[in-house]
Amino acid sequence: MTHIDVLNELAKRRGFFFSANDSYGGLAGFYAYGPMGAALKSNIENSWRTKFVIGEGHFEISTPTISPSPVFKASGHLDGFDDLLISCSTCEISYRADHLLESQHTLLESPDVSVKEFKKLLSKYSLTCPSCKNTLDDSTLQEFNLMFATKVGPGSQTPGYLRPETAQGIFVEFPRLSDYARGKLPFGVAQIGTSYRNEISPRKGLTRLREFTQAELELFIHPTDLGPEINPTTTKLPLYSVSQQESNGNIEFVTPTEAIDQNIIENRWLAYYLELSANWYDSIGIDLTRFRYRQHMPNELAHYASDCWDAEVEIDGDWIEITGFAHRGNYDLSKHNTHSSADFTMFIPLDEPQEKLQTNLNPDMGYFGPTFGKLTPEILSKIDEMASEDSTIFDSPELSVEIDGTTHSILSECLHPTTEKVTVTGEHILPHVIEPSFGIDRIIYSILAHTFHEDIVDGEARSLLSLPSSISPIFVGVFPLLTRDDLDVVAQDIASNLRTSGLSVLYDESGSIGKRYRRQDEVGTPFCVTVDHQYFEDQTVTLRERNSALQIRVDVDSLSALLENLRNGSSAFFDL
RNA sequence: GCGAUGGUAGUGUAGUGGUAUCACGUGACCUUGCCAAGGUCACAACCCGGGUUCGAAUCCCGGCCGUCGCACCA
Repeated sequence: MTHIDVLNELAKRRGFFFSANDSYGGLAGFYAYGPMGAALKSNIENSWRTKFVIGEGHFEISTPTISPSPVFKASGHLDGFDDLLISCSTCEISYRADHLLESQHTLLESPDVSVKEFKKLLSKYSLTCPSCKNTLDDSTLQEFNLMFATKVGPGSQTPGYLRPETAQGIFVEFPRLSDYARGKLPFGVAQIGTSYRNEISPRKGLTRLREFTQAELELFIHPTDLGPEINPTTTKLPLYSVSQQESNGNIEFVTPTEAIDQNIIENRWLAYYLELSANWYDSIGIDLTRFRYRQHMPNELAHYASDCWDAEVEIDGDWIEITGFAHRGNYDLSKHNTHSSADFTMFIPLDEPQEKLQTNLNPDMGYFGPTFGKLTPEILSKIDEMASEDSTIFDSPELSVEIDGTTHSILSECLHPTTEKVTVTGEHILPHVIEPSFGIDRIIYSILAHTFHEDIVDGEARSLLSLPSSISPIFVGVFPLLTRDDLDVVAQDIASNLRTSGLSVLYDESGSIGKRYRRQDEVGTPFCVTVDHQYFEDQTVTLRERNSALQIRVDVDSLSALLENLRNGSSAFFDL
């Protein structure tokens, strides 16, 4: 068995995670977290919240997992849903059908059609397999389903979709959120929740799920905001940039300020979050020596992103993506601004109000309406644009305006331009978005893989999870050394007291004392308290630290305060 | 989705056309004076459906799930 097999076995046996619905044969891509996993997940989410929401002064919201189809039409996800895969019947390699049609027949628009309609197209335009050069006439077509669809309401035809990312919930509610931020940039909005993707092939346990948990932060910034000044630190980020990937394949270790100065990372906000996140990963047990930030190659950038870095961890020789840091520009807000009736812009006041000359065209609508029909508004706004660049255009008797490749002639006498002085106090802008998007399930898996160890204590093998005490499912185990002489009564009493202090406590009196330590080592419990006979002489108990298996004696009265300090990090065991 | 391969107590395994091996585990009791000790007893499994057969967990077919490779991953 490999290391990772041992870990998966442990996860099943001790209640971290396991395939869901197993009683009914299971369903690929859906996992359940057991008692240990659910506690760990909750602790990790809280740690993220403390760092990225509270620590950064951002807002957290919670939006529905189901939204109506226009939302995803706007976001571009619905078009992804319509993609067709075409498989060559000879060599069995699959391609995106629309991409193939575009490249082999230089069609500009990707045909957004069903399987049936595409088959008709196929009889008109023949395609050849790029790999084996055979014709694709009798190849199989299949829809590439990505989003889970549902119908909303009884007998309703209103289609809805389960969100493929939590981000859209933030973008859709942006008009209210910007009001809530009182119109000031930058501001950040976060959401922790489940997202759904109907993956073709879920694999490798928690690393590709069909229902998964994301912790996403959308930082809304002014388009000209290049990011904060970054305090020089000694933190070296392991960067794997596009140029490194193309050349020697080595990771560079540079500080955030060096990365900016050397133009490895263009946007300072991205560098800022890469550093903040590296510190967080370290605090929750990711091994930073098996970690890198990899920049997306130009051809793998998402449709919305101008730059993207993935945090990746090494597990059994594979690099697993655990977070994406994307510069989404104004893609999402501009799409929703266009598709919805709401206003997704923000009004940003200028430092100083400016006097500006504004031209009013005062068009003769008796001429424009009958002559240009529906094109009128577009033509007028184009003239407006031209006039703002060149105020002399009305001097000639005719104006030429080009709309969609057609040139229209306009009689100048039908316009009666006037100019007036207006005071401009600000402008409407679409903010840009910096998005760190964390995959919580993959992070959980990575932490378990990176903290799992097998070592020897007193000549006996043991397995342990060296989880940071801030996220351990159980914080302290409490045991009686023996189940007699009232040791168990005292131990139960201590356990109950510690619980009232809000600590996660496990009481165990089964088996030998050594076995109980091993049980807790295996689920990452950082401390164990054992009550022995010396308690009756001086009211002290032993406190054992997990990784070292070392013990000290502690006064029962100070136990709960001491453990709380160990948990929140204000004390360290080895200083005691 | 395609190809290969597998599915036996909670976990890991042995094995077979006639209901199943072993270990760990879990529980109870005894024991136990600090790192998976010992004893007794108990708990607990052939992925699902169909076919062949007197009889299927075993053979055949289909499905589901796992692993690996290919493809896909907005």
